[in-house]
Amino acid sequence: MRGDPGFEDIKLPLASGSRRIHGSVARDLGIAILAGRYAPGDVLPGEIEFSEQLKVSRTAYREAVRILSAKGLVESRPRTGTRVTQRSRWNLLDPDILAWAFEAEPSETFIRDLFELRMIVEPAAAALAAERRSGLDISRMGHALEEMGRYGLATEIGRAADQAFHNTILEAARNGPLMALSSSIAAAVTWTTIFKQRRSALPRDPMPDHRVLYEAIVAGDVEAARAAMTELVRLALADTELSLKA
Amino acid sequence: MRGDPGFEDIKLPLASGSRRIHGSVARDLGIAILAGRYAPGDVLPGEIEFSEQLKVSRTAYREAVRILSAKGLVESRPRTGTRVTQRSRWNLLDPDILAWAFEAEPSETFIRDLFELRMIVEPAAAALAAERRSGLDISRMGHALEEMGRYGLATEIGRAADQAFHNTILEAARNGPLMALSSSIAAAVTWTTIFKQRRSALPRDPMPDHRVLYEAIVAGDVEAARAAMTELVRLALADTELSLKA
DNA sequence: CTAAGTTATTTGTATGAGTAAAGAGCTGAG
DNA sequence: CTCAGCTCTTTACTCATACAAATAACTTAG
Repeated sequence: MRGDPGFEDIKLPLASGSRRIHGSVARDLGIAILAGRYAPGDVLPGEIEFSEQLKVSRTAYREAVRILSAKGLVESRPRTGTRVTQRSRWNLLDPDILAWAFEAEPSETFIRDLFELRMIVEPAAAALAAERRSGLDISRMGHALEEMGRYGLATEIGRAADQAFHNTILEAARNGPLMALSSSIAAAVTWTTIFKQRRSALPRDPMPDHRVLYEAIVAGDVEAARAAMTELVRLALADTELSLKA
Repeated sequence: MRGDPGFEDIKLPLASGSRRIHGSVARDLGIAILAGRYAPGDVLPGEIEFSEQLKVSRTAYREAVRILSAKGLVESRPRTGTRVTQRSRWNLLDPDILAWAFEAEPSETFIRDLFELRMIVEPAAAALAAERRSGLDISRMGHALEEMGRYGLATEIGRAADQAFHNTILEAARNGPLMALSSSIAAAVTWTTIFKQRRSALPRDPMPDHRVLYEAIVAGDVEAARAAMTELVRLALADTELSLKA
């Protein structure tokens, strides 16, 4: 029953098109809620009516509701039906919810809030990484940085290297909950990047600030790492602000 | 269809005993996974076999799996079955997962990681609160502090006041994602408190550090608020460390 | 007017049948 | 021997239907 050791690098969990029915219903409803088409306190149509309306079975619809409920978006009880919960109960850091939020054209406030949180969390993560990184971490980061420089952020492989770079920093911080948090945020910020590249290709060269951060972590200089990450996030925010106004 | 305005203070969503079947199955399996009884990579028995074994219908079992899947604990696909995902994909900040983790006798490392995260996030939240708090926030905090002093943390009502105090600080920070995060952590910390009170009633009077924090936020002194919260978390950690060793 | 009991509506649970996906193994060509 | 392609078989996924449980709203006795 124990799992074989090397299963973690199999292919990606699900490609874009292949989603099961319950999954796509959950996604659609989730986006609708995040977009405000159903507001907190609203009660959804009854199971039978709504599932017919969506042209799916009651089973599939109910499984979709369970998913939304698990993320805190809705709450269902007999007799009263299924209603959208108040915003403060939403799991805003859930990766799916973040993805849905960006599908639903997130408010400028929300993006700003995310950067504010990022500014709190990521520099601290970088500081911990500088303290705890192993040789393997360093070589991974170095490799990622090299690829990133070679291919640039315009290519798929370059962006993957960027992701790997940041991910390795998080792993090096050796803190599970922190990693769960930062990787969610980072993913969200990636959507922002895509979002922002719709309007104009980003002109700034991202390599210098990444290199400074890398050097600080390699040197084990905690405060330099913190400062470098702070600056990196600050620059990213500046880019985003720019494109929001554009 | 729009919700009536005052619905947020209805009675609590679910009492301890009243859980639906899919909910309790999800809880049981969640705890089992968090406790390591099913390790990442393990594949669960098939739907039919497992649901029979648990003495529930396939419907209820499947809804339970949807819940776990929504929280990132498992992943199911035709032919391969339902398997526990690798730990890095778990949503460790989900309130339910945190609750389950504490049910499952969390590792000392995990508790330490949580405090480390708390040390990163909460002082920043306090600083923001000092900057942004409204008059209403202040009066709420004051009231909570008063009740907390009157009833003490040994009583249910006193602990509720403590919760309210911290929660108001989070609201005052005016950042949705940050609030989602901190409230999860706070809940986890509450369980730590319960956990730790099993062994010995905590001797330290929690009022002084709370009052210092309150004064700083009232005064709008950002750095003092940050420092006060840092100290508060540090003391809490010290208490916990003590009871872990005991 | 209050409180206890009844009713009606909505979600929850169960079961069985049939569909679709995806790895395992076979087969045959190179 | 290697590998592409096909078939096969296992497993989760979807659907339809019936019945159970919970509970808000109503009704009625006091």
